[in-house]
Amino acid sequence: MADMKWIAEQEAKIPHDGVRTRFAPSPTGFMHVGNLRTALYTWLIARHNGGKFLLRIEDTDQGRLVEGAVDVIYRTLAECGLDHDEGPDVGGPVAPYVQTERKPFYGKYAEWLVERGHAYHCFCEKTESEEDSGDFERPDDPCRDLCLAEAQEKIAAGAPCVIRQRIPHEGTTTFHDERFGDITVENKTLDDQVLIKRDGLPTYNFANVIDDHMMGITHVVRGSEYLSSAPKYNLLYEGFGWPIPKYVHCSPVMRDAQHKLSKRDGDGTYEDLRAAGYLTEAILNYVALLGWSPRGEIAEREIFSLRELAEVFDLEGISKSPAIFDREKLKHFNSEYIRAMTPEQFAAVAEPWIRKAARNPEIDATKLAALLQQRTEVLTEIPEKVDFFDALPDYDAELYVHKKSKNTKESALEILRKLLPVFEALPDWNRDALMDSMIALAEQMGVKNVKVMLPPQIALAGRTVTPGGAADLGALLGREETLARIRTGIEKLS
RNA sequence: GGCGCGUUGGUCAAGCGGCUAAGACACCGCCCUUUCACGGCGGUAACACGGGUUCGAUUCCCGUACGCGUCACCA
Repeated sequence: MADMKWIAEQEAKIPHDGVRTRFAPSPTGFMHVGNLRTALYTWLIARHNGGKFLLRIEDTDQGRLVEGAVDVIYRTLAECGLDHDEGPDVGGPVAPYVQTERKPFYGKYAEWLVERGHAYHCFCEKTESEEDSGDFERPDDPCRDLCLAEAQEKIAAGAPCVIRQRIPHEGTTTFHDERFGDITVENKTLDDQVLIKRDGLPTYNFANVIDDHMMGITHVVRGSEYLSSAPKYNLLYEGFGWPIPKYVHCSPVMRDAQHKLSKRDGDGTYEDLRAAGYLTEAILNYVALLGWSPRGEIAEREIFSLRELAEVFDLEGISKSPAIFDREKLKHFNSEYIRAMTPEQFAAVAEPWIRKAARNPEIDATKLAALLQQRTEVLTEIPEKVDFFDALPDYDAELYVHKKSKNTKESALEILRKLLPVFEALPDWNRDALMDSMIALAEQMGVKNVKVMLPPQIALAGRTVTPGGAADLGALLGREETLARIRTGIEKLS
């Protein structure tokens, strides 16, 4: 017999103090963007309502555990600022928060369900996935009609078995999703899913119902792939006589129109994106808007901090259709966040990247960062932008030919020759002094500033596209190196 | 194949019976400018299709097409 006393004790523990949501990943892989978004939405619903956000680890599939996967989950949530109020590491009123540690619970509830006729023991051989067999018909399960006494006899004899949910053959079941509304299906399209596996552990679908109930979860947020199993959840809740939580199904994040984004796509995980030079805040902001959008007064707004999102987030804004992950748009958010940083903040995050290519300590990384801030979309672009500081690349004299400034190799040579003594004579070596001297020369020669400023820029960098202009580069390189590079330019052009 | 869900520019999307159908990214052009960027201004580009309902459909209903999901002792 089911232990009603124990069950009553569990019921008494369930918190009823407002909104409670949970992020329930299985530690079988990494935090790809879709997972992160689900975690974010789940967290936002809790925070928006002043509720609690819990973390639960769903490790009932012993065959798919991945070493270190739990740590990735903790680290990612922490880095993103998605703090949880209850979880395996911080404990809570309905511990434990790891499903394998909850193993004894599921069996008791399953027994209870069996006694009430909503589930039954099944002694059939294990059925493998039908996959592409094309045959989706499942024959009637003979065990479904076994009486309880017969079943218990078999169990006593040591026959291995699973526990299946008994779903009525007649009638329909309707469930309500906060975004998709009411969805009704015919019960005959539902199968008697396994609740407790042969190894004694619960299936995902059963463990979810039990845990969500025991933990007092009010909003079940999950991917839309669970939409079609929701009716079976309702039947389970009804079988137990439990209140049904609010369902919030989220459509998937896609790689393209046909494929969901997965870790196989390279850059599909949070960690990949970080390594690829994206800021956490930008990733979160972008991901939030991928499948949710603000409406009304703030419909046109795109930049939101996590705190601001918690204020304005609502279920209504969640999109019902899949969204394709667009790297270009993420890049845009990243550059927005970079430009919104203070120069000090940017210098701090940019310096490691600057030093990957500009190792010479003589080069002032802070000043270089200031030049880079408006020109950087993704941090990984930085090294290639600054690699010429350490060593002047061998370049082609043709680079000096520039139509817009009307420069030819000859004019460039003339300018460099005139500029060399001017620079040599500068009493103070700084950006403004360099700038003023070049403007003065342009005026003296009666040409546009750009005509004078381009040749030294190329001479200093050995390329045409640089962060900042000649004055900026000269100031960073210092007097000796600048003069040396200009002499090199003169030689190349002579 | 059954069942379910989805479908507004290349992408993210607003719209919730009456609009010249927002905005953003990307793209193109112009301006600014010592290159490149940044910034400013402007431009190209969409309601999947067919029936209804209605004085009027992007919006409501029904089909069709296409896509996705699901039909595991995986989650």
